[in-house]
Amino acid sequence: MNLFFKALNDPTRRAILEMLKNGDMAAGDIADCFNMSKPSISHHLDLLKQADLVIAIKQGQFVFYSLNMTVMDEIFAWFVQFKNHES
Amino acid sequence: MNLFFKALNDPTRRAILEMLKNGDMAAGDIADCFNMSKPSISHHLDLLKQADLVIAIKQGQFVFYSLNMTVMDEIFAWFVQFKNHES
DNA sequence: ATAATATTTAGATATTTGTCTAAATATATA
DNA sequence: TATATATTTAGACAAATATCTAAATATTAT
Repeated sequence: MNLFFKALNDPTRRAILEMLKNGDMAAGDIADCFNMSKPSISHHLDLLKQADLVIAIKQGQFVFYSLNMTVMDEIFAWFVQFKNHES
Repeated sequence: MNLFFKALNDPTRRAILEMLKNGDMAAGDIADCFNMSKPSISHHLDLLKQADLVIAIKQGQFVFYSLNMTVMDEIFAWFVQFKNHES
């Protein structure tokens, strides 16, 4: 839960998630979409991985990142408790 | 969007939101639920207010805080775009 | 084996964040 | 008016964060 909100609390990381909606991408290709060094993007990807929001699969010299939506269900449950609240 | 995720990226602030589900509370009563100084809680409440997650209404010397769920709809939409993603 | 490419790790640094105490402001009460 | 209560503001400080460059690791190709 902590890692989830921490991971989402950065515009670059949220942008990465939105990009991955359209399909898996190699780390370098992700980095090319941002005006930021590769190590910085690598670090962001690591945080997303720690939060279980992405999965990394190494294929040869490339590392492909893809969305992992299984965590979203847990988060949805957290939000729904507020949705059901009557103010 | 930035303010929303920033506000949620702290366990104390998430706990405050959950407490407010059960009804409005004065700032001091909220602070009494935490092992933390009143100014610190005041600061957390300010961030929640900036994110439009709570509303503050002054009544005499008290300030009552209550949930503001209107923002949640926007956030839900953000999450749903991932829900609909087929991995 | 050497060189090139892809990615991560390590270390440094400036900024942001969470917390505190002390002081300020606002309201209520004696 | 003076005092007590409720809350916020101001300023300080340690810890966390985002970023960078340089170096390390791993893989592929010549």
